[in-house]
Amino acid sequence: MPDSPLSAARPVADLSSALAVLRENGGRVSTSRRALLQVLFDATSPLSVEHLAAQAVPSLDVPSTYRTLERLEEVGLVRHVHLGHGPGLYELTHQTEREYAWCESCGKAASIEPDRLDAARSLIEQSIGYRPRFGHFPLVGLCADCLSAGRHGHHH
Amino acid sequence: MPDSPLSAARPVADLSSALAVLRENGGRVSTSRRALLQVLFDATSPLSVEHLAAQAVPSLDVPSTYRTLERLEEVGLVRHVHLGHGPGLYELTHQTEREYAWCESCGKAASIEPDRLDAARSLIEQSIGYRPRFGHFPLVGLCADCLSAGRHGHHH
DNA sequence: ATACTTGCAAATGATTTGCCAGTGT
DNA sequence: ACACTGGCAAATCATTTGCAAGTAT
Repeated sequence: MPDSPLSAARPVADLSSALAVLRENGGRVSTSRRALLQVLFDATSPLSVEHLAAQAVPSLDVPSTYRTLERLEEVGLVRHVHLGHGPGLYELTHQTEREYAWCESCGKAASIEPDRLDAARSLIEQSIGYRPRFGHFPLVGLCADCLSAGRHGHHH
Repeated sequence: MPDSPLSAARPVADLSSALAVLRENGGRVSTSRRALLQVLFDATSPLSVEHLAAQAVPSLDVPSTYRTLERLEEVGLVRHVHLGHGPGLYELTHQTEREYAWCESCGKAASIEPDRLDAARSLIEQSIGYRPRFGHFPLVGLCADCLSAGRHGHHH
């Protein structure tokens, strides 16, 4: 899997700014790239390569989609997360680096509101020496529903 | 990948108690199982299937090792963690469920001291509604070394 | 015209499955 | 004996790589 942006995140507001960023970085604007970005702009949650390839252009195949997304990550337009065991999920970069929490019992994902984690983050850094970052791998645990239902199983 | 114990953790002190647990649960004691458990007892950190197969019995192959470890997980003797992108890593279960922190920049893993996380765990549960559990997937972030060196890259 | 992109086939790495021969109880 | 285990081949899933043909600039 292509892993992590090779440059800083470059959040943009719409398709044409995205294409501009792409061009500025020496990338070419093709039908597949335009379509892929459009699907990402329409999406409300991160999507798998399989899904993206299918939605963007019928003829677009999975290997090419990986390569294109890798390119879009390089220029900072796109990033991806690993929620549980499934395939990586891609999304546009956001102004504030988005972080996720994922329930290992039911598989439900939630995006964490930026500042909600600040206090805990410092506390953790002080106590164990690691500064948590849940952007590429999520914070894993049990969601409120599973907690109250006493579900502790593993999501498959 | 076989995922998560199908029954509660069953920590044991030595090889013969492990074999007893195995027998109690209808499992048979074979050379490979004894050897695999022995390697796990000697290990100081979680090991990959590839490594385990090689160490235990020269003739033991990888698929059989997956099946055996799956069986050992079912009876609660073994568990596995996913640190970053590599293969799953197996270890014996411990009295107190072990949790890990993993640095996404250098790949360094640390096991978290049981109570060190308590305060932060409650804080997180209150603020985002998820109770963190870093036993199967680790807490991911930047370790002290990478923080002070300003390394923010991704481990591959 | 040239370099970047894409489609398709094939390779890779991790893990799983089928099947039959071998062995613990 | 019988059911559980192990070895080996082959399948599956996610992702990567090679290469020749197609296209944006």
